Amino acid sequence: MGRRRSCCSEDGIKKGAWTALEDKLLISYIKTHGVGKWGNLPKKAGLKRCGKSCRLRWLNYLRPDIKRGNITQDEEELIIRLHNLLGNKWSLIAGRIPGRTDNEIKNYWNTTLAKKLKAGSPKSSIGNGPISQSEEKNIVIGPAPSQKVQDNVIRTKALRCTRPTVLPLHMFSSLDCNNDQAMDIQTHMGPQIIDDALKFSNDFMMDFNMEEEGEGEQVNMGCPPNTSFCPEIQVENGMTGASSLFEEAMVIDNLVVNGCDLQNIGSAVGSWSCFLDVEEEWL
DNA sequence: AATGCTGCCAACCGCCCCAGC
DNA sequence: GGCTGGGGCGGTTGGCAGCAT
Repeated sequence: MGRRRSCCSEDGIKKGAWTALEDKLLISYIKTHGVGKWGNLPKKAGLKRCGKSCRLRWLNYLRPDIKRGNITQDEEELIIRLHNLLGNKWSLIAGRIPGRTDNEIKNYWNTTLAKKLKAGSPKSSIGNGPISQSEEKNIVIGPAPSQKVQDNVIRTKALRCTRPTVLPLHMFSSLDCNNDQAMDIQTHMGPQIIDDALKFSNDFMMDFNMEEEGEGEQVNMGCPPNTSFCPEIQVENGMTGASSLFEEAMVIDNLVVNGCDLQNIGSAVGSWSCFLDVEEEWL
């Protein structure tokens, strides 16, 4: 059985660079009818293109909110950090950078940043350092402004992130916790929680393996507003489900993670829950 | 001026996911 | 549960512009 024929391989379907007239037809149609139904769009719009091609042209080039021009230094740093965090999830990265498309970021990475980082530019260490204030402004907890506020802005397929992963024992060292504290967790919560943590963490690593070593990245999400703790947590990407494990962990007293006192962690659950439970899709 | 090389980027391709049936 | 089609994504390609020789 051969491969399914591409929709763009049909007879009479034009390929290659778009003409000004085609652009005009596409814009005109979308202005009138809105986006979506890409399969029928070419016929209705009078275009000899496949729907996918129309969609791509619109998303990557014709949308009015696309920012043209060079990638700024801030954007570049943000791309590098997001790439450290997400890997080649260009659409997700693009979702955090208003006005830039996944294609543009992907191209920029492949042609410019990958070489820069390979050449050992100082920027290559960005992923290891603390998040700057300007970056914190850009890495938004919750739906990106462009996704939530403006309907006409690109909506990438954001993955829901409802369950931070509690690290298993062998990973607590990466959180600057000593083993005594880890053992305290086991004492407080029983061995089952550790098993669960291991399982979740392993699943997480399977799903989100960005590093060669398979250790994933710690995600410094910063402090939720109005909370008194600031743990580095691992965020499970693309999974739905209860945050029960995380909430159970919240009962631990006097656990210090990365120098942050979690004594008041219970009071913070409410604040965390604002994004643990929210049904909005966000990174 | 002609030619070759390099980098950029728009567009294509193939695969995957998911909703609808 | 299986099938199908639409939509979305990441990887790759090919054309073009700019630069060097």
